[in-house]
Amino acid sequence: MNEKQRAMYEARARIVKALAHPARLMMVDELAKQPLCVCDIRELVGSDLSTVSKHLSILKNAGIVEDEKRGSQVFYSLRCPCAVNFFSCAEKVLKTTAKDQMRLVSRK
Amino acid sequence: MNEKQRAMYEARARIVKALAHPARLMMVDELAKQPLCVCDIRELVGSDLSTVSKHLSILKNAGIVEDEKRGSQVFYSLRCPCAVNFFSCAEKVLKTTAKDQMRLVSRK
DNA sequence: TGGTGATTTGGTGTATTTGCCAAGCGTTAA
DNA sequence: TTAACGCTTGGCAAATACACCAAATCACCA
Repeated sequence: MNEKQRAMYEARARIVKALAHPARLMMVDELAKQPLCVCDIRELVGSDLSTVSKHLSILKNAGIVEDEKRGSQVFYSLRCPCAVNFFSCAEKVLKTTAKDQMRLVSRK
Repeated sequence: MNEKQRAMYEARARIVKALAHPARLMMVDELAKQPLCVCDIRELVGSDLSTVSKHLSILKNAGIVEDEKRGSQVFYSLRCPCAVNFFSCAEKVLKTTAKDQMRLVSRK
């Protein structure tokens, strides 16, 4: 386990960590469909504007989204569409867990 | 934004959060190759044994890995191989960021 | 039964994350 | 220029995550 490897896992973890919040996952999900301005995103997640802005800056610093000023508004868009892949795997894990629990229950 | 959707994003976030740590990412990476006992994993990541055990229990509670007792040892294995997909996307994000920075530098 | 190795659990101090409020800042409209 | 709008930033309290130590558990063997 050398230094280089450790740095690589830390870099990856920074990205995963940036996604590790329900509001941020929702934002990524919505931005996968189309770019949105902060006020739109704010309506979708329904939190305080400053909270939304901070979530977006976390995603931006991780390199997951990018921003673009248009007049007085700021539009955010997904920089790496593959971020949606996270969902499909998370979904699989959830399904597997659900199945296992179902099995436990029905065996009773 | 209804209750059901919110619950879904929270469930997904729990899984992503379980992966959001360099040591846990490394464990998943190694477990993707083969099941390993706690002591093996401990050597790979090089932390305190109790720390490793707690990381593993986080992954287990999230449904990402499962454990199996063999004598006095406990072997962990990956329950959803797709967890490795997280890496490829994280890698893509990192590469995109690196490219953008490279472009910035060379334009100067 | 007592001891040893393998792992988990409890407890504690510290660091990080989160959400909200208030203040700041750039852009557009009057 | 002043006001309004859209967004970001600073600051703070509460919640959560982390790593380590010590103690407990559990399987196995002498």
